[in-house]
Amino acid sequence: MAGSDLYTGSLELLILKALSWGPRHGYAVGRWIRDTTEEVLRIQEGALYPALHRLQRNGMLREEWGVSETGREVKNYQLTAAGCCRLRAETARWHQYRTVMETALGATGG
Amino acid sequence: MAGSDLYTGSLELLILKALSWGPRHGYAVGRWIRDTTEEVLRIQEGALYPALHRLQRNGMLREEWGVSETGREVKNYQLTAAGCCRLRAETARWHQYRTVMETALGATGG
DNA sequence: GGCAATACCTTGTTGAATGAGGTATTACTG
DNA sequence: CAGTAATACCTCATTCAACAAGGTATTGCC
Repeated sequence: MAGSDLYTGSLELLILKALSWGPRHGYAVGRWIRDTTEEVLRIQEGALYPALHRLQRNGMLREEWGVSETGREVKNYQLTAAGCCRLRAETARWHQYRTVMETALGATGG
Repeated sequence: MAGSDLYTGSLELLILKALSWGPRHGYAVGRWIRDTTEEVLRIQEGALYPALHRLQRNGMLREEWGVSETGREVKNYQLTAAGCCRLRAETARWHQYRTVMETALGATGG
């Protein structure tokens, strides 16, 4: 592991969350994650783009070409209804996971 | 995913933590995780034993045969100095990860 | 002109976890 | 006493997310 590695399975949640305020293009999703985590999580492009394609293939995202603020052609991703649903489910899963991990790490024997 | 799936990479931390109060045998490690997480995390034996062997191979654990309370021969695992160190590091990593995830999930746009 | 940042992509490889199989012993229950 | 569950260990094949490292092209800056 290389220090800032992901816990495998948590990237999907981050991507869905990044898109929860409206469409964003892939690169911006990566930037959002990097920025909101203050550089702690830097998503490799080799993880980011395949994940986006996967989510789209599974009907969680819809893609449409658009133009960025800088005038460049970009592929914008948008949550579908199923994507919203998945975001809620994954968020709940994270919270539950976090809770039991805290319990385990806070345990004093047993 | 099957509901109680692990975020890949977090099992190691759970195992190290399970052994932080003294030697335990493999099966007991799995039981401890299942119990302290109230059945939320049920570690597959196909994940548990290879993980123990891996940790041992990397010098995090020392193994020695012993006898359980029930009189059965068991393989007890014990943290090495390096294992204690790793436990601290992995715990810190988890806390940092948790913090940035909470920040991201609690973000209100951006 | 050159370099960084933006914006997209693919391919090969790794390796943790899943799923399913196996052995053997101990303890309970009808 | 047969059958089953729990204990306690193991391995193997498979999967698939992430890593690492490569690529293209455009925009903006010094």
